[in-house]
Amino acid sequence: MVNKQSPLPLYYQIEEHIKGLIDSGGLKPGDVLPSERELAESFNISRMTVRQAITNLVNKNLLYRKKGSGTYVSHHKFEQSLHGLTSFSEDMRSRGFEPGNKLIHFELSSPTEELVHHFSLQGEDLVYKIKRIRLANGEPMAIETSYIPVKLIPGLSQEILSKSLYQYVEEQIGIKLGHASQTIEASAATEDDAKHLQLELGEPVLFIQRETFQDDGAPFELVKSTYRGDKYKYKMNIERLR
Amino acid sequence: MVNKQSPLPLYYQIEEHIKGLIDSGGLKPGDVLPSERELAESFNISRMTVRQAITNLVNKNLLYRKKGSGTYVSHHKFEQSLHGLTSFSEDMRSRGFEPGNKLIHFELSSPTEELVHHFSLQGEDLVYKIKRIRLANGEPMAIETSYIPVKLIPGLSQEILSKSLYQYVEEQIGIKLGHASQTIEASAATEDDAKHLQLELGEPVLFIQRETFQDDGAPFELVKSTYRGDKYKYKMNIERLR
DNA sequence: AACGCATAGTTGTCTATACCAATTACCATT
DNA sequence: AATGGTAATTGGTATAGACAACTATGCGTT
Repeated sequence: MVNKQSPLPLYYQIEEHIKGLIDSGGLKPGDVLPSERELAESFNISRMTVRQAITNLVNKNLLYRKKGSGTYVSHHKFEQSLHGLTSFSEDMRSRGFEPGNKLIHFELSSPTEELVHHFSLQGEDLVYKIKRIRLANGEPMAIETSYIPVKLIPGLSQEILSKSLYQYVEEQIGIKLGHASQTIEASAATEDDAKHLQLELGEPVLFIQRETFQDDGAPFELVKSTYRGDKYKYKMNIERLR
Repeated sequence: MVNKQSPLPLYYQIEEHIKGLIDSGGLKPGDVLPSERELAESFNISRMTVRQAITNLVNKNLLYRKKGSGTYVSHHKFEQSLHGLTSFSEDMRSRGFEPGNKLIHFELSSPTEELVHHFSLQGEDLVYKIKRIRLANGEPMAIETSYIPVKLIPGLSQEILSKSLYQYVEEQIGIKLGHASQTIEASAATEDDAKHLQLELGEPVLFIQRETFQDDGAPFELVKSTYRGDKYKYKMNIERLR
Protein backbone atom coordinates (compact mmCIF):
# COMPACT_ATOMS: atom_id res chain seq x y z
CA MET A 1 0.00 0.00 0.00
CA VAL A 2 2.50 2.57 1.16
CA ASN A 3 6.23 2.08 1.23
CA LYS A 4 8.25 3.68 3.99
CA GLN A 5 11.49 2.99 2.15
CA SER A 6 10.39 4.82 -0.97
CA PRO A 7 11.98 8.20 -1.67
CA LEU A 8 8.45 9.50 -2.31
CA PRO A 9 7.01 11.25 0.73
CA LEU A 10 4.44 9.21 2.63
CA TYR A 11 1.80 11.93 2.36
CA TYR A 12 2.27 11.90 -1.40
CA GLN A 13 1.82 8.15 -1.56
CA ILE A 14 -1.41 8.49 0.43
CA GLU A 15 -2.59 11.22 -1.93
CA GLU A 16 -1.97 9.01 -4.96
CA HIS A 17 -3.67 6.08 -3.28
CA ILE A 18 -6.83 8.07 -2.56
CA LYS A 19 -6.80 9.64 -6.01
CA GLY A 20 -6.56 6.14 -7.43
CA LEU A 21 -9.59 5.01 -5.44
CA ILE A 22 -11.57 7.96 -6.79
CA ASP A 23 -10.47 7.41 -10.39
CA SER A 24 -11.21 3.71 -10.27
CA GLY A 25 -14.66 4.32 -8.83
CA GLY A 26 -13.87 2.67 -5.53
CA LEU A 27 -14.80 6.01 -4.00
CA LYS A 28 -17.69 7.87 -5.59
CA PRO A 29 -18.72 11.52 -5.17
CA GLY A 30 -20.40 11.98 -1.80
CA ASP A 31 -18.78 8.88 -0.31
CA VAL A 32 -17.18 9.27 3.09
CA LEU A 33 -13.56 8.34 3.66
CA PRO A 34 -12.38 6.31 6.63
CA SER A 35 -11.61 8.66 9.51
CA GLU A 36 -8.15 10.15 9.78
CA ARG A 37 -7.42 8.00 12.81
CA GLU A 38 -8.50 4.83 10.98
CA LEU A 39 -6.38 5.68 7.94
CA ALA A 40 -3.39 6.41 10.14
CA GLU A 41 -3.73 3.05 11.86
CA SER A 42 -4.32 1.04 8.69
CA PHE A 43 -1.28 2.57 6.96
CA ASN A 44 0.68 2.46 10.20
CA ILE A 45 1.66 6.11 10.02
CA SER A 46 0.81 9.11 12.14
CA ARG A 47 -2.47 10.98 11.88
CA MET A 48 -0.71 14.26 11.06
CA THR A 49 0.77 12.70 7.94
CA VAL A 50 -2.65 11.48 6.85
CA ARG A 51 -3.95 15.01 7.45
CA GLN A 52 -1.22 16.44 5.23
CA ALA A 53 -2.30 14.18 2.38
CA ILE A 54 -5.99 14.92 2.86
CA THR A 55 -5.36 18.66 3.19
CA ASN A 56 -3.63 18.67 -0.19
CA LEU A 57 -6.55 16.87 -1.81
CA VAL A 58 -9.00 19.26 -0.14
CA ASN A 59 -7.06 22.18 -1.62
CA LYS A 60 -7.36 20.52 -5.01
CA ASN A 61 -11.12 20.25 -4.54
CA LEU A 62 -11.07 16.47 -4.72
CA LEU A 63 -12.28 16.11 -1.12
CA TYR A 64 -14.09 18.26 1.40
CA ARG A 65 -14.20 18.01 5.18
CA LYS A 66 -17.11 18.31 7.61
CA LYS A 67 -16.07 18.87 11.18
CA GLY A 68 -17.50 16.24 13.48
CA SER A 69 -18.75 14.21 10.55
CA GLY A 70 -16.04 13.07 8.18
CA THR A 71 -14.18 13.67 4.94
CA TYR A 72 -16.07 13.22 1.68
CA VAL A 73 -15.39 12.93 -2.05
CA SER A 74 -16.25 16.13 -3.94
CA HIS A 75 -18.83 16.26 -6.70
CA HIS A 76 -17.05 18.85 -8.84
CA LYS A 77 -13.68 17.60 -9.79
CA PHE A 78 -13.12 19.70 -12.85
CA GLU A 79 -10.38 22.00 -11.59
CA GLN A 80 -8.19 19.67 -13.58
CA SER A 81 -9.15 21.53 -16.72
CA LEU A 82 -6.44 24.06 -15.99
CA HIS A 83 -3.83 21.39 -16.18
CA GLY A 84 -4.74 20.63 -19.75
CA LEU A 85 -3.72 24.12 -20.73
CA THR A 86 -0.07 23.27 -20.50
CA SER A 87 -0.36 20.17 -22.57
CA PHE A 88 -1.76 19.96 -26.04
CA SER A 89 -1.54 16.20 -25.83
CA GLU A 90 -3.75 15.84 -22.80
CA ASP A 91 -6.21 18.34 -24.19
CA MET A 92 -6.59 16.29 -27.36
CA ARG A 93 -6.82 12.98 -25.55
CA SER A 94 -9.61 14.33 -23.37
CA ARG A 95 -11.51 15.12 -26.57
CA GLY A 96 -10.97 11.65 -27.90
CA PHE A 97 -8.28 12.48 -30.45
CA GLU A 98 -4.84 10.96 -30.80
CA PRO A 99 -2.32 13.80 -30.43
CA GLY A 100 0.77 14.16 -32.58
CA ASN A 101 3.68 16.55 -33.15
CA LYS A 102 5.83 17.60 -36.06
CA LEU A 103 8.87 19.71 -35.26
CA ILE A 104 9.45 22.01 -38.20
CA HIS A 105 11.90 24.48 -36.73
CA PHE A 106 14.42 24.43 -33.87
CA GLU A 107 17.13 27.04 -33.55
CA LEU A 108 19.04 29.33 -31.24
CA SER A 109 18.23 32.80 -32.45
CA SER A 110 18.85 36.34 -31.33
CA PRO A 111 15.72 37.73 -29.71
CA THR A 112 13.39 40.30 -31.17
CA GLU A 113 12.77 43.46 -29.20
CA GLU A 114 9.53 41.99 -27.84
CA LEU A 115 11.41 38.98 -26.47
CA VAL A 116 14.24 41.09 -25.01
CA HIS A 117 11.66 43.09 -23.12
CA HIS A 118 9.53 40.16 -22.04
CA PHE A 119 12.42 38.10 -20.69
CA SER A 120 14.53 41.07 -19.52
CA LEU A 121 17.42 39.79 -21.67
CA GLN A 122 20.76 41.51 -21.94
CA GLY A 123 23.84 41.58 -24.13
CA GLU A 124 24.38 38.40 -26.04
CA ASP A 125 21.53 36.35 -24.55
CA LEU A 126 19.93 34.00 -27.06
CA VAL A 127 16.55 32.31 -27.13
CA TYR A 128 15.36 28.95 -28.41
CA LYS A 129 12.77 29.23 -31.14
CA ILE A 130 10.73 26.06 -31.38
CA LYS A 131 8.08 25.75 -34.03
CA ARG A 132 5.79 22.74 -34.13
CA ILE A 133 2.72 21.52 -35.97
CA ARG A 134 0.26 19.97 -33.56
CA LEU A 135 -1.76 17.09 -34.94
CA ALA A 136 -5.04 15.45 -33.93
CA ASN A 137 -5.65 12.03 -35.45
CA GLY A 138 -2.92 12.90 -37.94
CA GLU A 139 -4.63 16.09 -39.12
CA PRO A 140 -2.97 19.45 -38.52
CA MET A 141 -4.78 21.30 -35.74
CA ALA A 142 -2.45 24.13 -34.74
CA ILE A 143 0.89 25.82 -35.28
CA GLU A 144 2.80 26.51 -32.10
CA THR A 145 5.88 28.70 -31.78
CA SER A 146 7.62 28.68 -28.42
CA TYR A 147 10.41 30.94 -27.13
CA ILE A 148 12.60 30.14 -24.12
CA PRO A 149 15.80 31.92 -23.01
CA VAL A 150 18.79 29.65 -23.64
CA LYS A 151 20.33 30.44 -20.27
CA LEU A 152 17.38 28.77 -18.53
CA ILE A 153 17.93 25.41 -20.25
CA PRO A 154 21.50 25.39 -21.61
CA GLY A 155 21.35 21.84 -22.95
CA LEU A 156 17.99 21.67 -24.69
CA SER A 157 17.90 19.22 -27.58
CA GLN A 158 15.42 17.81 -30.07
CA GLU A 159 15.76 14.55 -28.15
CA ILE A 160 14.28 16.20 -25.05
CA LEU A 161 11.58 18.01 -27.01
CA SER A 162 10.33 14.74 -28.40
CA LYS A 163 9.56 13.70 -24.82
CA SER A 164 8.00 15.95 -22.19
CA LEU A 165 9.74 19.32 -21.97
CA TYR A 166 7.95 20.32 -18.79
CA GLN A 167 8.84 17.13 -16.99
CA TYR A 168 12.49 17.55 -17.99
CA VAL A 169 12.53 21.15 -16.80
CA GLU A 170 10.98 20.38 -13.43
CA GLU A 171 12.92 17.22 -12.65
CA GLN A 172 16.31 17.79 -14.29
CA ILE A 173 16.71 21.57 -14.19
CA GLY A 174 14.73 22.13 -11.01
CA ILE A 175 12.66 25.01 -12.39
CA LYS A 176 9.21 25.08 -10.87
CA LEU A 177 6.45 26.56 -12.98
CA GLY A 178 4.03 28.91 -11.29
CA HIS A 179 1.32 30.79 -13.10
CA ALA A 180 0.56 31.74 -16.68
CA SER A 181 -1.20 34.55 -18.45
CA GLN A 182 -3.09 34.04 -21.67
CA THR A 183 -4.81 36.06 -24.36
CA ILE A 184 -7.17 34.54 -26.91
CA GLU A 185 -8.28 36.32 -30.05
CA ALA A 186 -9.86 35.68 -33.42
CA SER A 187 -7.74 36.43 -36.44
CA ALA A 188 -7.47 35.68 -40.14
CA ALA A 189 -5.17 32.95 -41.42
CA THR A 190 -1.89 34.22 -42.83
CA GLU A 191 -0.23 32.60 -45.81
CA ASP A 192 1.97 30.55 -43.49
CA ASP A 193 -1.02 29.47 -41.39
CA ALA A 194 -2.96 28.49 -44.49
CA LYS A 195 -0.10 26.39 -45.83
CA HIS A 196 0.50 24.41 -42.63
CA LEU A 197 -3.09 24.09 -41.47
CA GLN A 198 -4.61 23.35 -44.87
CA LEU A 199 -6.84 26.42 -44.78
CA GLU A 200 -7.69 29.19 -47.24
CA LEU A 201 -6.03 32.57 -46.79
CA GLY A 202 -8.13 34.79 -44.50
CA GLU A 203 -10.18 32.03 -42.90
CA PRO A 204 -10.82 32.54 -39.17
CA VAL A 205 -8.24 31.12 -36.75
CA LEU A 206 -7.91 31.20 -32.98
CA PHE A 207 -4.69 32.91 -31.89
CA ILE A 208 -3.58 32.11 -28.35
CA GLN A 209 -0.58 33.67 -26.66
CA ARG A 210 0.59 32.26 -23.36
CA GLU A 211 3.23 33.66 -21.03
CA THR A 212 4.47 31.12 -18.51
CA PHE A 213 6.24 32.14 -15.30
CA GLN A 214 8.30 30.34 -12.69
CA ASP A 215 7.05 30.16 -9.14
CA ASP A 216 9.29 33.06 -8.15
CA GLY A 217 7.63 35.17 -10.85
CA ALA A 218 10.46 35.17 -13.39
CA PRO A 219 9.34 34.58 -17.01
CA PHE A 220 10.03 31.14 -18.44
CA GLU A 221 8.37 30.73 -21.82
CA LEU A 222 6.37 32.60 -24.42
CA VAL A 223 4.12 30.52 -26.67
CA LYS A 224 2.18 31.74 -29.69
CA SER A 225 -0.32 29.29 -31.10
CA THR A 226 -2.64 29.43 -34.09
CA TYR A 227 -5.53 26.96 -34.06
CA ARG A 228 -7.86 26.08 -36.92
CA GLY A 229 -11.04 28.06 -36.37
CA ASP A 230 -13.23 25.43 -37.96
CA LYS A 231 -12.05 22.51 -35.84
CA TYR A 232 -10.99 23.83 -32.47
CA LYS A 233 -12.90 25.27 -29.53
CA TYR A 234 -11.18 26.45 -26.39
CA LYS A 235 -12.96 25.01 -23.36
CA MET A 236 -12.71 26.29 -19.82
CA ASN A 237 -14.48 26.13 -16.48
CA ILE A 238 -14.95 28.94 -14.01
CA GLU A 239 -15.17 27.80 -10.43
CA ARG A 240 -16.71 30.53 -8.36
CA LEU A 241 -18.58 33.42 -9.84
CA ARG A 242 -18.76 35.79 -6.87
CA MET B 1 1.27 40.76 18.11
CA VAL B 2 -0.58 37.47 18.49
CA ASN B 3 -3.05 36.69 21.22
CA LYS B 4 -3.18 33.17 22.61
CA GLN B 5 -6.46 33.89 24.37
CA SER B 6 -8.23 34.94 21.18
CA PRO B 7 -10.79 32.53 19.73
CA LEU B 8 -9.07 33.08 16.38
CA PRO B 9 -6.60 30.31 15.60
CA LEU B 10 -2.97 31.26 16.07
CA TYR B 11 -2.07 30.28 12.51
CA TYR B 12 -4.77 32.62 11.25
CA GLN B 13 -3.44 35.51 13.31
CA ILE B 14 0.01 34.90 11.86
CA GLU B 15 -1.44 34.85 8.37
CA GLU B 16 -3.14 38.20 8.90
CA HIS B 17 0.01 39.65 10.39
CA ILE B 18 2.13 38.66 7.41
CA LYS B 19 -0.54 39.80 4.95
CA GLY B 20 -0.57 43.13 6.75
CA LEU B 21 3.20 43.47 6.37
CA ILE B 22 2.90 42.82 2.64
CA ASP B 23 0.00 45.23 2.15
CA SER B 24 1.71 47.98 4.12
CA GLY B 25 4.91 47.59 2.14
CA GLY B 26 6.93 46.40 5.11
CA LEU B 27 7.56 43.30 3.01
CA LYS B 28 8.11 43.83 -0.71
CA PRO B 29 8.00 41.29 -3.56
CA GLY B 30 11.17 39.23 -3.51
CA ASP B 31 11.88 39.97 0.14
CA VAL B 32 12.77 37.02 2.32
CA LEU B 33 10.78 36.32 5.48
CA PRO B 34 12.42 35.50 8.79
CA SER B 35 13.00 31.76 8.99
CA GLU B 36 10.25 29.56 10.38
CA ARG B 37 12.26 28.98 13.55
CA GLU B 38 12.82 32.69 14.06
CA LEU B 39 9.14 33.46 13.59
CA ALA B 40 8.20 30.67 15.97
CA GLU B 41 10.52 32.04 18.62
CA SER B 42 9.52 35.67 18.21
CA PHE B 43 5.81 34.85 18.45
CA ASN B 44 6.51 32.28 21.12
CA ILE B 45 4.61 29.55 19.30
CA SER B 46 5.69 26.28 17.72
CA ARG B 47 7.31 26.02 14.31
CA MET B 48 4.55 23.75 12.96
CA THR B 49 1.98 26.45 13.64
CA VAL B 50 4.09 28.97 11.78
CA ARG B 51 4.35 26.47 8.94
CA GLN B 52 0.57 26.13 8.82
CA ALA B 53 0.19 29.89 8.43
CA ILE B 54 2.89 30.09 5.77
CA THR B 55 1.53 27.07 3.91
CA ASN B 56 -1.85 28.78 3.60
CA LEU B 57 -0.25 31.92 2.22
CA VAL B 58 1.83 29.85 -0.21
CA ASN B 59 -1.38 28.20 -1.43
CA LYS B 60 -2.82 31.66 -1.98
CA ASN B 61 0.27 32.56 -4.01
CA LEU B 62 1.26 35.36 -1.65
CA LEU B 63 4.51 33.61 -0.69
CA TYR B 64 6.74 30.94 -2.17
CA ARG B 65 9.28 28.68 -0.52
CA LYS B 66 12.77 27.67 -1.60
CA LYS B 67 14.07 24.61 0.14
CA GLY B 68 17.32 25.29 1.92
CA SER B 69 17.05 29.00 1.26
CA GLY B 70 13.99 30.65 2.73
CA THR B 71 10.45 31.87 2.19
CA TYR B 72 9.88 34.85 -0.09
CA VAL B 73 7.13 37.31 -1.02
CA SER B 74 5.62 36.60 -4.43
CA HIS B 75 5.89 39.12 -7.24
CA HIS B 76 2.46 38.62 -8.72
CA LYS B 77 -0.49 38.94 -6.46
CA PHE B 78 -3.16 39.31 -9.08
CA GLU B 79 -6.60 38.52 -7.83
CA GLN B 80 -9.19 36.27 -9.36
CA SER B 81 -9.42 37.67 -12.86
CA LEU B 82 -12.30 35.26 -13.19
CA HIS B 83 -14.65 37.73 -11.61
CA GLY B 84 -14.57 39.93 -14.65
CA LEU B 85 -15.98 37.13 -16.75
CA THR B 86 -19.47 37.59 -15.44
CA SER B 87 -19.58 41.26 -16.19
CA PHE B 88 -18.90 42.89 -19.53
CA SER B 89 -18.95 46.26 -17.79
CA GLU B 90 -16.17 45.47 -15.36
CA ASP B 91 -14.14 43.85 -18.08
CA MET B 92 -14.30 47.01 -20.19
CA ARG B 93 -13.60 49.34 -17.30
CA SER B 94 -10.49 47.36 -16.40
CA ARG B 95 -9.26 47.98 -19.96
CA GLY B 96 -9.94 51.68 -19.68
CA PHE B 97 -13.11 51.81 -21.79
CA GLU B 98 -16.46 53.18 -20.82
CA PRO B 99 -18.99 50.32 -21.14
CA GLY B 100 -22.46 50.72 -22.63
CA ASN B 101 -25.51 48.62 -23.53
CA LYS B 102 -28.22 48.72 -26.16
CA LEU B 103 -31.13 46.32 -25.69
CA ILE B 104 -32.36 45.34 -29.13
CA HIS B 105 -34.54 42.38 -28.31
CA PHE B 106 -36.46 41.17 -25.23
CA GLU B 107 -39.16 38.53 -25.44
CA LEU B 108 -40.65 35.42 -23.91
CA SER B 109 -40.23 32.75 -26.52
CA SER B 110 -40.76 29.02 -26.80
CA PRO B 111 -37.41 27.26 -26.48
CA THR B 112 -35.49 25.57 -29.26
CA GLU B 113 -34.61 21.93 -28.84
CA GLU B 114 -31.12 22.89 -27.69
CA LEU B 115 -32.59 25.01 -24.91
CA VAL B 116 -35.13 22.39 -23.86
CA HIS B 117 -32.33 19.92 -23.49
CA HIS B 118 -29.91 22.28 -21.75
CA PHE B 119 -32.40 23.51 -19.15
CA SER B 120 -34.36 20.24 -18.89
CA LEU B 121 -37.56 22.13 -19.76
CA GLN B 122 -40.97 20.47 -20.04
CA GLY B 123 -44.42 21.16 -21.43
CA GLU B 124 -45.22 24.81 -21.78
CA ASP B 125 -42.07 26.24 -20.19
CA LEU B 126 -40.89 29.44 -21.83
CA VAL B 127 -37.51 31.19 -21.87
CA TYR B 128 -36.48 34.82 -21.92
CA LYS B 129 -34.48 35.76 -24.98
CA ILE B 130 -32.44 38.89 -24.34
CA LYS B 131 -30.33 40.33 -27.11
CA ARG B 132 -28.00 43.24 -26.47
CA ILE B 133 -25.31 45.22 -28.22
CA ARG B 134 -22.35 45.78 -25.91
CA LEU B 135 -20.53 49.06 -26.40
CA ALA B 136 -17.06 50.30 -25.45
CA ASN B 137 -16.63 54.07 -25.60
CA GLY B 138 -19.82 54.15 -27.65
CA GLU B 139 -18.48 51.78 -30.31
CA PRO B 140 -20.12 48.37 -30.77
CA MET B 141 -17.87 45.65 -29.36
CA ALA B 142 -20.08 42.56 -29.12
CA ILE B 143 -23.51 41.08 -29.63
CA GLU B 144 -24.79 39.09 -26.68
CA THR B 145 -27.83 36.83 -26.66
CA SER B 146 -28.90 35.44 -23.30
CA TYR B 147 -31.45 32.72 -22.50
CA ILE B 148 -32.98 32.18 -19.05
CA PRO B 149 -35.96 29.95 -18.15
CA VAL B 150 -38.95 32.14 -17.24
CA LYS B 151 -39.84 29.99 -14.23
CA LEU B 152 -36.55 30.98 -12.58
CA ILE B 153 -37.31 34.73 -12.69
CA PRO B 154 -41.09 35.12 -13.22
CA GLY B 155 -41.09 38.92 -13.05
CA LEU B 156 -38.12 39.91 -15.20
CA SER B 157 -38.51 43.30 -16.87
CA GLN B 158 -36.53 45.71 -19.02
CA GLU B 159 -36.39 47.91 -15.95
CA ILE B 160 -34.38 45.26 -14.09
CA LEU B 161 -32.17 44.50 -17.08
CA SER B 162 -31.08 48.11 -17.27
CA LYS B 163 -29.59 47.70 -13.79
CA SER B 164 -27.64 44.65 -12.63
CA LEU B 165 -29.40 41.39 -13.42
CA TYR B 166 -27.06 39.31 -11.30
CA GLN B 167 -27.50 41.49 -8.25
CA TYR B 168 -31.29 41.30 -8.63
CA VAL B 169 -31.22 37.54 -8.97
CA GLU B 170 -29.03 37.00 -5.92
CA GLU B 171 -30.70 39.51 -3.62
CA GLN B 172 -34.35 39.45 -4.65
CA ILE B 173 -34.82 35.91 -5.97
CA GLY B 174 -32.28 34.24 -3.71
CA ILE B 175 -30.60 32.25 -6.46
CA LYS B 176 -26.90 31.73 -5.80
CA LEU B 177 -24.65 31.34 -8.80
CA GLY B 178 -22.03 28.63 -8.68
CA HIS B 179 -19.79 27.70 -11.55
CA ALA B 180 -19.78 28.29 -15.28
CA SER B 181 -18.50 26.50 -18.34
CA GLN B 182 -17.26 28.33 -21.40
CA THR B 183 -16.19 27.62 -24.95
CA ILE B 184 -14.31 30.12 -27.10
CA GLU B 185 -13.90 29.76 -30.83
CA ALA B 186 -12.98 31.75 -33.92
CA SER B 187 -15.66 32.17 -36.51
CA ALA B 188 -16.63 34.30 -39.50
CA ALA B 189 -19.03 37.21 -39.13
CA THR B 190 -22.57 36.46 -40.27
CA GLU B 191 -24.70 39.05 -42.00
CA ASP B 192 -26.36 39.91 -38.69
CA ASP B 193 -22.97 40.22 -36.93
CA ALA B 194 -21.63 42.43 -39.71
CA LYS B 195 -24.62 44.75 -39.53
CA HIS B 196 -24.51 45.29 -35.77
CA LEU B 197 -20.74 45.28 -35.28
CA GLN B 198 -19.89 47.38 -38.35
CA LEU B 199 -17.81 44.61 -39.89
CA GLU B 200 -17.54 43.06 -43.34
CA LEU B 201 -19.22 39.71 -43.95
CA GLY B 202 -16.79 36.87 -43.17
CA GLU B 203 -14.37 38.84 -41.05
CA PRO B 204 -13.03 36.94 -38.02
CA VAL B 205 -15.04 37.18 -34.81
CA LEU B 206 -14.64 35.60 -31.38
CA PHE B 207 -17.64 33.47 -30.46
CA ILE B 208 -18.02 32.78 -26.74
CA GLN B 209 -20.68 30.54 -25.25
CA ARG B 210 -21.13 30.47 -21.49
CA GLU B 211 -23.31 28.14 -19.45
CA THR B 212 -23.95 29.43 -15.95
CA PHE B 213 -25.09 27.15 -13.14
CA GLN B 214 -26.53 27.67 -9.67
CA ASP B 215 -24.55 26.47 -6.71
CA ASP B 216 -26.70 23.34 -6.49
CA GLY B 217 -25.68 22.51 -10.07
CA ALA B 218 -28.95 23.42 -11.81
CA PRO B 219 -28.54 25.44 -15.05
CA PHE B 220 -29.39 29.13 -14.83
CA GLU B 221 -28.40 30.91 -18.01
CA LEU B 222 -27.02 30.32 -21.49
CA VAL B 223 -25.18 33.21 -23.13
CA LYS B 224 -23.92 33.37 -26.69
CA SER B 225 -21.65 36.30 -27.48
CA THR B 226 -19.96 37.45 -30.67
CA TYR B 227 -17.01 39.82 -30.21
CA ARG B 228 -15.26 41.85 -32.89
CA GLY B 229 -12.10 39.95 -33.77
CA ASP B 230 -10.16 43.09 -34.60
CA LYS B 231 -10.80 44.90 -31.31
CA TYR B 232 -11.24 42.30 -28.61
CA LYS B 233 -8.83 39.90 -26.90
CA TYR B 234 -9.95 37.51 -24.22
CA LYS B 235 -7.55 37.68 -21.27
CA MET B 236 -7.15 35.12 -18.54
CA ASN B 237 -4.77 34.02 -15.84
CA ILE B 238 -3.96 30.50 -14.82
CA GLU B 239 -2.94 30.20 -11.21
CA ARG B 240 -1.14 26.94 -10.72
CA LEU B 241 0.23 24.87 -13.54
CA ARG B 242 0.96 21.58 -11.80
C1' DA C 1 41.65 33.48 -9.18
C1' DA C 2 39.31 29.14 -9.22
C1' DC C 3 37.89 25.08 -7.24
C1' DG C 4 36.29 21.84 -3.69
C1' DC C 5 34.83 20.96 0.85
C1' DA C 6 32.97 21.57 5.30
C1' DT C 7 29.51 23.86 7.83
C1' DA C 8 25.73 26.40 9.34
C1' DG C 9 21.16 27.58 8.23
C1' DT C 10 16.86 26.72 5.81
C1' DT C 11 12.71 24.27 4.39
C1' DG C 12 10.71 19.32 3.99
C1' DT C 13 8.99 15.23 6.14
C1' DC C 14 7.31 12.59 9.94
C1' DT C 15 6.13 11.10 14.68
C1' DA C 16 3.61 11.12 19.10
C1' DT C 17 0.66 13.45 21.88
C1' DA C 18 -2.89 16.50 23.76
C1' DC C 19 -6.89 19.02 23.96
C1' DC C 20 -10.76 21.70 21.59
C1' DA C 21 -15.09 22.05 18.74
C1' DA C 22 -18.72 20.22 15.99
C1' DT C 23 -21.52 16.45 14.78
C1' DT C 24 -23.72 12.17 15.40
C1' DA C 25 -25.77 8.34 17.89
C1' DC C 26 -27.94 6.77 21.73
C1' DC C 27 -30.65 6.75 25.79
C1' DA C 28 -33.65 8.35 29.44
C1' DT C 29 -37.27 11.30 30.46
C1' DT C 30 -41.33 13.44 29.41
C1' DA D 1 -43.41 10.38 19.69
C1' DA D 2 -40.78 14.28 21.05
C1' DT D 3 -37.42 16.32 23.89
C1' DG D 4 -33.16 16.96 26.00
C1' DG D 5 -28.92 15.42 27.74
C1' DT D 6 -24.72 12.54 27.37
C1' DA D 7 -21.14 9.97 25.32
C1' DA D 8 -18.59 8.65 21.34
C1' DT D 9 -16.66 10.01 17.06
C1' DT D 10 -14.78 13.18 13.88
C1' DG D 11 -12.08 16.93 12.20
C1' DG D 12 -9.37 21.38 14.06
C1' DT D 13 -5.60 23.39 16.50
C1' DA D 14 -1.23 23.25 18.70
C1' DT D 15 3.17 21.50 20.75
C1' DA D 16 7.97 19.46 20.87
C1' DG D 17 11.23 17.15 18.72
C1' DA D 18 13.85 14.49 15.24
C1' DC D 19 16.13 13.71 10.98
C1' DA D 20 16.46 14.50 5.81
C1' DA D 21 17.28 17.35 1.82
C1' DC D 22 18.97 21.31 0.11
C1' DT D 23 21.34 26.02 -0.23
C1' DA D 24 24.51 29.59 0.68
C1' DT D 25 28.72 30.90 2.47
C1' DG D 26 33.24 31.04 3.87
C1' DC D 27 37.70 28.90 4.09
C1' DG D 28 41.54 26.37 2.61
C1' DT D 29 43.90 24.34 -1.18
C1' DT D 30 45.36 24.42 -5.62
